Amino acid sequence: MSWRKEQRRAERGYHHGNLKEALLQAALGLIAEKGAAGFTFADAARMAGVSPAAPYRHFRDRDELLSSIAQRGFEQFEALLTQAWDDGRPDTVTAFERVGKAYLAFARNEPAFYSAMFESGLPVDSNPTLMAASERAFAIMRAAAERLAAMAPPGTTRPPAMMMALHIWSMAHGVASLFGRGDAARRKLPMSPEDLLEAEVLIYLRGLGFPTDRRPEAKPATPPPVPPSGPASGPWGTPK
Amino acid sequence: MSWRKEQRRAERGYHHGNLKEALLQAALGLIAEKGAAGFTFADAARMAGVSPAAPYRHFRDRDELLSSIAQRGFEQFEALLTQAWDDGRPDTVTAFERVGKAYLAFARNEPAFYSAMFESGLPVDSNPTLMAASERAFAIMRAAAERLAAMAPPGTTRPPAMMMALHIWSMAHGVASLFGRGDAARRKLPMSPEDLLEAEVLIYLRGLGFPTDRRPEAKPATPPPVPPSGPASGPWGTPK
DNA sequence: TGTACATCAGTGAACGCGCGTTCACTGATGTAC
DNA sequence: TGTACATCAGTGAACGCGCGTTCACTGATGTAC
Repeated sequence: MSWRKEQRRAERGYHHGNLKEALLQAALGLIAEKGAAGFTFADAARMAGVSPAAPYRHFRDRDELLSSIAQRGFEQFEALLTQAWDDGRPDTVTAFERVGKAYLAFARNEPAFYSAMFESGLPVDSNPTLMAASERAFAIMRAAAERLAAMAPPGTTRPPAMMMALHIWSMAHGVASLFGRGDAARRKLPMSPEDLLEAEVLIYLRGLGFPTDRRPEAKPATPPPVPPSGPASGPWGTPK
Repeated sequence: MSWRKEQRRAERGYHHGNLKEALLQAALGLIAEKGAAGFTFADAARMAGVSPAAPYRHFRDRDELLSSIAQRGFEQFEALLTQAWDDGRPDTVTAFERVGKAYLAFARNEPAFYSAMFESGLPVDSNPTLMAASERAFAIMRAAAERLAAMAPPGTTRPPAMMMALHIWSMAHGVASLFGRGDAARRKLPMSPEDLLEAEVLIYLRGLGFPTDRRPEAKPATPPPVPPSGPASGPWGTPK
């Protein structure tokens, strides 16, 4: 135990050199493992191989560390969504769906960030920096919705983009937190969360009047949300 | 401090008489206030005006108390959904929507139950009793979806009921946990969560081919999900 | 109706533990001359 | 290039705290006779 610590220190010297980053990484690991509520300042210090007082050189308290993680999470989230949206290429519907998938992928691959951002209970709207980062991420979804709304087929009413964005957000968040988490809390599902969300979004878009039997020019990858005909089989089971 | 406790004991005598129930109530209050992670066994005892050792007469440990709460939560949830569904009266779509609203109402009015059930991180599927209660609640949604699927309009494919149920569940859960919580963690929204979810569900159902401009026989209460025409106004803002 | 006794819900003192936080300190690093 | 010194990241010991859990106990309640 003790020799481990001394050895570690011997390897790295008196100064850690990169402690702030190491603490963030340690906290991420702990949150992923035990949830945002179960992570402690002392634990993060221990994991970084440093005395319990050391973190105070870099963070005022536990909450500031948690906020930093959420902040960074929103930034990565924004980058991921931006990339997925890809300014609506090759077509708006395809890109829109890719955003939904990116949301899920983030929740699955980065459960620690996701927890800190959405489930840690830290008051996002009382921290301006955090709030701004959160809104930048949401702005991507909102922009995507805006573009989609603008192409509403003639004869249909143009749906409010803000509403669409909130709808998609809630779908993705619902699927992610019920079924798509990287940790043990997720519930069993007869299919992948990705497929579930994709079908949900497609049906929703069809409900708004968008044609979703689309993209003759694109790859034939994704299966249709509702089986074309005949008795349904596969993960859904057979409807009575 | 101490005289308070003695007074309380003088009032009720040596035996509490209803401690198990009192502990459950105390825990509910604490969870609602500080989240499922922030509630402690000792705190619950204190709130019930009893020594810290007393709860061990009724619950093996903190987790068993938490499970009891989740259990009871699922039961109340099931009752609420059953009542909302009302066996599909007066018509399936209306009843289906009422189920969505009931879900939201539960999340808002019973944040403590909701936390214990969905956000406390307790492994639902490793506790058979809890699992069964959870599935009974979901069965209501599934039954509703089943009925709805059965009335798929001619010419459209009958959607898998299981999928519909999961979709509705994820919509309701997404809206509830992002915007509809009774506590401080909820985000600001330009409209009520109820309206947001109602529009979402209606658009989704329309996407499945169900007529949602419905019920000439019923009360004219709920506004249409998408404004009929003209520049959108109200809480959504004006689309560009 | 009264008495003896078993039962068991709740007491309170005690324990070990890990946490958050502080403090005077130490020693590595970089910079001015 | 070398030396003196300021800076500041990390130490380790210490603190008070509240938690979970145990234990022998106490006293209220109900039941057998």
